[in-house]
Amino acid sequence: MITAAGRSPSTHPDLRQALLETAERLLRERGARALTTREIAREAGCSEGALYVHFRDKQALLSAVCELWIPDLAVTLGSMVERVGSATVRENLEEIAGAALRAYDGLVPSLQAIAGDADLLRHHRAAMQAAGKGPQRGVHAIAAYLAAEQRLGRVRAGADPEMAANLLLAACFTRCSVRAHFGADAVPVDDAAYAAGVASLVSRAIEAGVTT
Amino acid sequence: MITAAGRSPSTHPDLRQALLETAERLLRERGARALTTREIAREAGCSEGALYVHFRDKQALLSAVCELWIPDLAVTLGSMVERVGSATVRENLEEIAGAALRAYDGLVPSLQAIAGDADLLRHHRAAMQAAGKGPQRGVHAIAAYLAAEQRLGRVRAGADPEMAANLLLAACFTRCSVRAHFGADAVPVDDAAYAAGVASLVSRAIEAGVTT
Amino acid sequence: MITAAGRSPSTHPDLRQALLETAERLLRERGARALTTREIAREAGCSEGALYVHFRDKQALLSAVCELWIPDLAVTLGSMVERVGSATVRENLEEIAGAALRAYDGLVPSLQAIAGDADLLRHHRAAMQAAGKGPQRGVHAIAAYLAAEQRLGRVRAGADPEMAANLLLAACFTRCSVRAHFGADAVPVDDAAYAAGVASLVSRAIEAGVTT
Amino acid sequence: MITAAGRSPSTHPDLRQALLETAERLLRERGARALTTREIAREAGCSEGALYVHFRDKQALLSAVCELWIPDLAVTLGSMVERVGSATVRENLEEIAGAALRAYDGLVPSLQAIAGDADLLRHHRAAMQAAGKGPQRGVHAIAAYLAAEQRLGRVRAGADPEMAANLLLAACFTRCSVRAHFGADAVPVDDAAYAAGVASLVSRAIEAGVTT
DNA sequence: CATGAATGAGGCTTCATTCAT
DNA sequence: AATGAATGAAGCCTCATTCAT
Repeated sequence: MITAAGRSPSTHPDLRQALLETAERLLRERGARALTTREIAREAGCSEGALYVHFRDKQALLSAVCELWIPDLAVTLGSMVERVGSATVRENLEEIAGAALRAYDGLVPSLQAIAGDADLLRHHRAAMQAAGKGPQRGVHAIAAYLAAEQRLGRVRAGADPEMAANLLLAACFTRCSVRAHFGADAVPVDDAAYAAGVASLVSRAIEAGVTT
Repeated sequence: MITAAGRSPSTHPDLRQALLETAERLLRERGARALTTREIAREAGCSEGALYVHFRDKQALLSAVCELWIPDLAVTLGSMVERVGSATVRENLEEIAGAALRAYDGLVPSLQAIAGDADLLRHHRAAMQAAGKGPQRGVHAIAAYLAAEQRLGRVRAGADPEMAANLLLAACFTRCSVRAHFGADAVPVDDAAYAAGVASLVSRAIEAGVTT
Repeated sequence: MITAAGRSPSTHPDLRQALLETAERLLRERGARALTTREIAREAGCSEGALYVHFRDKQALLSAVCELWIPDLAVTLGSMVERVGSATVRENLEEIAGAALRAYDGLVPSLQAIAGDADLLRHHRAAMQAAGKGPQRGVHAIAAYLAAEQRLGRVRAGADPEMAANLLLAACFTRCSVRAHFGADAVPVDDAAYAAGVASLVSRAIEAGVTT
Repeated sequence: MITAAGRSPSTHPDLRQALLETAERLLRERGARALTTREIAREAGCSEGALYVHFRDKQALLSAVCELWIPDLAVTLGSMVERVGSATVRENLEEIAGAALRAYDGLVPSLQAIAGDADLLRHHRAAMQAAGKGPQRGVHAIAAYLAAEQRLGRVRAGADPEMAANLLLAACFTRCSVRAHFGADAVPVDDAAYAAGVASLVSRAIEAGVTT
């Protein structure tokens, strides 16, 4: 029955997409260990065999899933440029921290799941590198904002925008990692208070005109 | 006392320790997915059954692996009490950051591997909770040190020791996580410079008598 | 449609049935201890994995095996209702005893095998209870027949149909148990004579109009 | 260090006996499947290795255990001879049924456990045969009693003492088997009432001078 | 004699993958 | 294209047994 082209690339676009999204969801909800072809098919409402019509093997499916996740916290953070000079630096950092907490809460489970599987991890690294993305993007975006504030004199001349940005995101990433690992009870206070606390500390370290 | 037999009878004086170290290494090198009892035994040079003489099951071994790294950081942080009032706060924080980076480099791969497996994660959480351990231990230890400095007047009265400690460790944890996930090239500068930068920023935020 | 291949492609049109029968045979021939999934699969001519396509686990297969024999006896006993008033009570009881001997010869080895394994036993109990089945079913069916004869006056008014039914089946069950345990030589006379003897004794105890 | 005799046959008679009794108890309490050398040693308070000092292997231990169980219901029943002519036949049968129920409650679990293991079963059969014992002993003892009553004219001349004895014991054996298999709730009424009912039915079938 | 760590075969079960339909 | 029964390799774990101490 094979006519001309070996693989028909668009057999049933819906099912392919459904498999991708189902796999992504299961990976996030149940971890890599529980991500079996049987479960993916069951949740996607098709047979196990159908999976192999759309993907050469499980690895190919997971590779495709990894590319769904090339995250773009950077885009969100890019809009920070518009805030340069408005409000206060502390307030702006607080808002950034809030956004980062929300983004990482979604991202961290997937990253953890990927990290447990050497093959997935290898592919994810490659995909990120190929896309020119990566964890430093967010840091650079915030650092760019702080550098702009520095040029306006709202941030101390000697401050290190890169390090400040790094700390801000690290605080958020770690909170979400700990929460994902140990449960919501393992992290103190609520997200809003945490964002405020982080912003407060970082801004005190870098803002101009602060005396002790 | 057979001399040159095929198997050296005392390759591993303590098989339990050998299994722990082998598992830790494989976890780091190949990820949780590839960490099978068969492979652990093979690499440790014993039978699979021997694993179950020393550990109730695979999860117990993995839990023990995770605890391999806890003491290191705890010891370092515990000794901070003795440093209260000596050197400078910044220098002490820098040393803590260095120690944290070393400890997390060992710990993070295991944690990531555990996080990717829902069953392992559940078990690890329970084990940590039962042992009264957890991620907040390190934070509290550093915060206690900073609070002592605060009483000496070397840390600003209004500073939040808990949050400062949290940021310091978060910066180190995140760096090690990113490095484990994306490779050594994904993190800028070297560890020493990073520790110095983090300590510098945090200490500037909390030290007394700093003017901008 | 490869003709003379090594494996005939349609050895067992219904693998589920083949697994059931194979398990039943092995249980009878070799006992529960020797009944491994590997052996069942080997003897049924399929892979071990195939077993799990048709049964959730080994216990589910064993439970199903036990139910293989239930219908036979139930059908026979159910038809007794039609015999009320025909032939003689003794003849009818003799026929029932014969059917019971045949059914128990099949059932007893499975029951014995199950009884030796605490886990299997627990599972089998639950399955029986859930299905509303159990050992009293047969007794009740025969007792119902005898009660009907009692209403016709062919069974003494003061007789206890339940106890009579119980003795009839007990005699058959015990014979089959002893035979399974100690070998065919351990039970005297042949099945037909035994059925006649049991029916004779029981009917004499309950039939109306008998003088000594 | 081996001095003269290869095996010292009476190294530590206590331990050997303890192992036997422990194995017997575990077999009765938990079934053959759960009877592991580890558990026997644990419960007997010695090491697994010690087991192999007293028995060549597990099979040898279990063979010895089987011989503990050569039951002697027959002895109890033998005393029935003294009752010939006293009380009533029904009363005597009722007492026999009570004794049989008590004896079988202890014996049946072991028999079931043995039946599940083909090797054990083979040995048990051989041991019983060698000892000249077996399931028919009890039947013969009761039949002998009934034959004596028959000669006294208290049992109908045409009655079959063997079959009557067989039914009496079968009723008791089956009740205990069903109870062991399905739980105490699966058997109706209490033991005393059951013994009375069985005795009543059997005696009515065989006693002389009974009219309907 | 007694110990218990170690063994290796084997038990049950799951999984990614294939193939006849 | 889609199905789902079937596969066989592999995973975790248990067990009877041995052997150095």
